[in-house]
Amino acid sequence: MPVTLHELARAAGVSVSTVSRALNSSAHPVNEETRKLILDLAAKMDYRPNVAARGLKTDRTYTIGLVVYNIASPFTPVLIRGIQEYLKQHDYFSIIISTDWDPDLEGEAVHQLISRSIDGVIFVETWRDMTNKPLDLANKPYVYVYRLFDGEYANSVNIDDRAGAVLAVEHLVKLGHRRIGYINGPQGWASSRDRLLGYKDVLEKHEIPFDPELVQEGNWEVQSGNQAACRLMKIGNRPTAIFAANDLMALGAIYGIQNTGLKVPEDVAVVGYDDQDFAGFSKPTITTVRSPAFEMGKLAAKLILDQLENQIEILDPIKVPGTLVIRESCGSNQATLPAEHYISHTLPPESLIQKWKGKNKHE
Amino acid sequence: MPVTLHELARAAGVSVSTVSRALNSSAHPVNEETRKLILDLAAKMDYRPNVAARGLKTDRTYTIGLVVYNIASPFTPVLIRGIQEYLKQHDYFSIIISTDWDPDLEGEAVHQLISRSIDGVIFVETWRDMTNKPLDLANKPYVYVYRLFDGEYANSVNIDDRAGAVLAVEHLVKLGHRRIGYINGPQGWASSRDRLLGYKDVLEKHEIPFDPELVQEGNWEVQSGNQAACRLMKIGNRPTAIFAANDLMALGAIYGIQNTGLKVPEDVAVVGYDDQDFAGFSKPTITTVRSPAFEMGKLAAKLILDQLENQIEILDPIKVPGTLVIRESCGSNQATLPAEHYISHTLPPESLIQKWKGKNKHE
DNA sequence: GTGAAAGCGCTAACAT
DNA sequence: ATGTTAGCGCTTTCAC
Repeated sequence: MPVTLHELARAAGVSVSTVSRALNSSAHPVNEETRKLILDLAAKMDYRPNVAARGLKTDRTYTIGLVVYNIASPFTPVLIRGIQEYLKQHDYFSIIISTDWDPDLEGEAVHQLISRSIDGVIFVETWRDMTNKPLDLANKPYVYVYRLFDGEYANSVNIDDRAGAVLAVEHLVKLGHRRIGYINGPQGWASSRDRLLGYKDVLEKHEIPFDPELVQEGNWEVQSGNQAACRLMKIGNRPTAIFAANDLMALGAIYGIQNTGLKVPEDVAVVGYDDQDFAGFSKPTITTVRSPAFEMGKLAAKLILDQLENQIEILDPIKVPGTLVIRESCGSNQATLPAEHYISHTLPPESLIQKWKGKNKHE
Repeated sequence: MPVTLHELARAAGVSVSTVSRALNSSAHPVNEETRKLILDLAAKMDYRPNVAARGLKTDRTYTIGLVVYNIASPFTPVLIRGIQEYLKQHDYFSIIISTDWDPDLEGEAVHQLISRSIDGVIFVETWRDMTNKPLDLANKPYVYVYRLFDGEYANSVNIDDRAGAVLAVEHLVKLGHRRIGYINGPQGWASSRDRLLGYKDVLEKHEIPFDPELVQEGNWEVQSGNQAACRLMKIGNRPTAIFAANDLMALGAIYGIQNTGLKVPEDVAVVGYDDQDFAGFSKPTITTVRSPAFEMGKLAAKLILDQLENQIEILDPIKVPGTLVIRESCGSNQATLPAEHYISHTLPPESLIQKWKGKNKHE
């Protein structure tokens, strides 16, 4: 059984309150020598405060709960890393609950988190509109990051889809394209709506007339991109470039174009969105818009700690812009790494391996 | 603030102990009418027991901690889903802590879990040998699932790498190949060692002489597979088939082969290992060995609950076999779906969307 | 069949 | 500067 405060107190020959004060560097004065004695003893006996017990008393655990909707999403791990980075710097900790869209689990998750007295909750990649009565009732702050569906929430961090689409289409225009097809996501998604707006923004800016025939709808999957591209290639005055609202559809489009005997990027340029892993090792590698998921995670963590420590709330939803990652599929002549040089980063980075060298086995 | 037991008791006009007994269906007798009254009231007031407080008293929280080493790994989400599936069926809950190989976080994670009084821990995709003194001290059971590094642990669930490699190579032999190259992972990995053993098993079984020149080492990354394939293609009596120890290297190998002007699978057949997403939407799609990660997760959860509830320990490491997923890259004439038909499953399954229809907003 | 009271490990107000 | 004590929300022994 782990060492308790009482055992520590007995070993030090003082009362529990003194020990508590010494360890928590409380405002209450503690003799410098007793403090040192207690700290030494705590280290020697490997004392670890019981967070659950402390939380019961103080209603503070320095722990943030992360409710994750799709743990298999390409963004989720990066968002989590960003969140953890910021929390660690501020001596907070996080626990994750994965709901995988299951409504039962989702309701349960919030209650479980509250009942383990976390200080706040970050909802990661929320996929539907919802309120959070239990958290409001418990008076715990919460933040949304990378929301997939529509709605204007306070304390939320989201992708600026419109700006991202502008980056992609602007790039194609700069390369000389004026007939640009767009494969949109399904209706009802905020991303579909906003990326289409970005596409139109660029056309308007460059006085390219909007042709509805050039906009095809997919369902985010490879297959739908493939079919949409085939439709686009059949148009009399066919587009010389295609912007797809995500990388999966961009890949499908590339296959569709190649199947008609045309070449990417020589005959048709393609730009995707998301910068999923495979965009770096498909043939050709895919030019795409990368979302700054890591930074968004950090921001979300900052939003929650701001509420917790400084009572600051950001009522307007925050929108962060993405960046264009130029690869082979658009035929830009900037240097791009071919697929063969892709590195997946599925192993620990060298820096961490070095860090291990100094450590013994898990104690 | 959430409703407490005391408030419930006051509302019901009985003592807290009676309420506790009624809600926990304790062995202690409770009048049937009072029980009903209390249960109704609990539902009406939306009472939720405080897990942290209960755990403090009982040292039981019906919660399993998951220590996840690489949340971005393709297997981790599936393992987690398997674990959660089993736990949910047995009224347990799980919280995840992502360490991302960071030794500081890793040590911290176990302590944090203990100090939040979880009942046990599952280590998911452990990447290095270690002991778990804190858990042993706290007398909490733990289980390893999908261990990447060597070592024989009790209460662990792992891939049968040797059997998986046999499946892959056996398939190539059945298709008529006798010169089969093997791109292995780096030395020091259990998977590299065992998959090589499986490769040799098949050769021996079919009396194909082992040619060390046909075995090349990679580092799991695309690039290394590409280079290894180039080396293999330069051999005088070049192989007609290649087995790569993971899909990333298989893809690199395919690119390498294609770059020399040869075709996959017509000139050289390729089989990978892991069944990562892109194996389903590369060109050609990749025949590969799929690890039953979901089932492994369920098994790991069972192992931990067996220790918790039935005091059963499995001292021998459990090895589960994979299955062969036949696609285009090996030229088998079994029907295979081309890349264009790949479905990524990044959206909620239809069944869950239906489940939502009956629910109101999050309450 | 019910209630009072002790205590899980901790903190903080209240003594001294 | 240190100790005593109440209590966070809950379970459980003991008394009735």
